[in-house]
Amino acid sequence: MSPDDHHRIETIALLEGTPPHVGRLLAEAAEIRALAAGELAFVAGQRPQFLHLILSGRLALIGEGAGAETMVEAFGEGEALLTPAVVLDRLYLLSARAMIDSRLAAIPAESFRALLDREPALARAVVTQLARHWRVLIRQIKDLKLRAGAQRLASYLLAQDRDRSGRIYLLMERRLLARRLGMTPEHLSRAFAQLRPFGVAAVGRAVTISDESGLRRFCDYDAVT
Amino acid sequence: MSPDDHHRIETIALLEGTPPHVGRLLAEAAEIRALAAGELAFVAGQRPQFLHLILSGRLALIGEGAGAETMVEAFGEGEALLTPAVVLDRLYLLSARAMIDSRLAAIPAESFRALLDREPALARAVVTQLARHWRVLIRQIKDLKLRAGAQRLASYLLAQDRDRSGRIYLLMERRLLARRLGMTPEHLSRAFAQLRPFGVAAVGRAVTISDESGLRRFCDYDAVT
DNA sequence: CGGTTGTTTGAGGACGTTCAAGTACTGTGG
DNA sequence: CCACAGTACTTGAACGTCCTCAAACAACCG
Repeated sequence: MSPDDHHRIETIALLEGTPPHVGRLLAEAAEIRALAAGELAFVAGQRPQFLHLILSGRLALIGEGAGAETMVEAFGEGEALLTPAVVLDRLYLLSARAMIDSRLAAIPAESFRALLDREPALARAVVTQLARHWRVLIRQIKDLKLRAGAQRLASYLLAQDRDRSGRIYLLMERRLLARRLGMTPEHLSRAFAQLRPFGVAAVGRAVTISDESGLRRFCDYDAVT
Repeated sequence: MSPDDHHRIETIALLEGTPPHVGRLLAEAAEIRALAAGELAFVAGQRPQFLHLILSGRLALIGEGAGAETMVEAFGEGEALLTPAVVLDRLYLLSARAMIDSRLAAIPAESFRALLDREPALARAVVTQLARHWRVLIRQIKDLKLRAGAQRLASYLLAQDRDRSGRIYLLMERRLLARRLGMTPEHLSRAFAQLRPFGVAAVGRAVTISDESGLRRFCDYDAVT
């Protein structure tokens, strides 16, 4: 492993607040996996062999069932993939697929669990990370149950980061975004059309919103993070 | 507080594996709240003042938005309510309503967070609890995105506990179950009708399944917990 | 027993999917 | 640089699922 990778693992967001030797131990136990876009890091039903940390790139968590496939959430640099399955030593409920070329640090599951028991600061850091992700999932469940498709799209757009000029760059192709939002690509296309009256203009992956407060009202946006 | 309540807090499932003094400290900091059926423990948008542990009874987590209301999940004796909001000190995303008369132990949020930083075993126990709940939410998201209403009902029924004779007792009225499953009460009624060919017979809150393997196939049941 | 609340059934409509075709991208080799 | 293939996105029509509204029915509680 390169010193650069070593450093990236030690300073990963998950470990914020932990003493330096925790990162060092994890980095020593880790091996690096490079994934090309489209490759799987693991698949649902497997027993977790590693805790995967994303060093660079972006991965989608994919759920399968009833003959279809959906995307639950996407994670980028600095995030850990499916800590719960690793912590509990249970079968994965989801698969992970690289959306773009990515590099992962794979920490043997057993080592991670052992360290979790031994290092209070690590356990504390994992609590924070799980709590954050928990709230992301809750928001998604609320969206799916309470909002119609176009409202979910509006909600999603309003939550995205903007550049200086207020433009949003979509982090994934629309086919995948559709599945993240719980609809078909066809319906997503129509949902974008529904948002045009609020000044939502999409050119490729760039999206602009001119009537933001109108859009907020349209989807009953909840800004709480 | 009664010695009985004290004991119940100390032996609550969340604290499994923690040394005795953790339970004692939490019990000393806690106050008891009795809720009548229908009363709210807290509401979405509030800043968490307490971590609530359910000593007895059952509470539903309610999400509001877009002019409607839904039930995300229900929790019973021994469970903690919305640990993530308390841990992160963020506004609640959900409200909690007592489904039946219930008793809660309310631990001041600040005390809980302090203890979480100080007691490694508590942090470790919270990791386990959050990880378990995380997987419950993932299953729900997969259900909502991948399965139709009747399939979600089938899936839900197959996951419920049975008594010796294989009967299921629904833990809530159907109106609420409908919202848990992401549908209207009317649709739930029709979903039960759709499951009759698989021998799903409902009498009041008792449900029997005669063709379990057929039902499993119908909803592509995933038994992984 | 009547009032209240919860559940079922029916009819009509809105939302979302499927299937199919057409249109824009994107990258490759000539 | 263009032609081309392959892929993604859009649009349209038909269908299915699910919701709304309304009414009948059942269960529960004073």
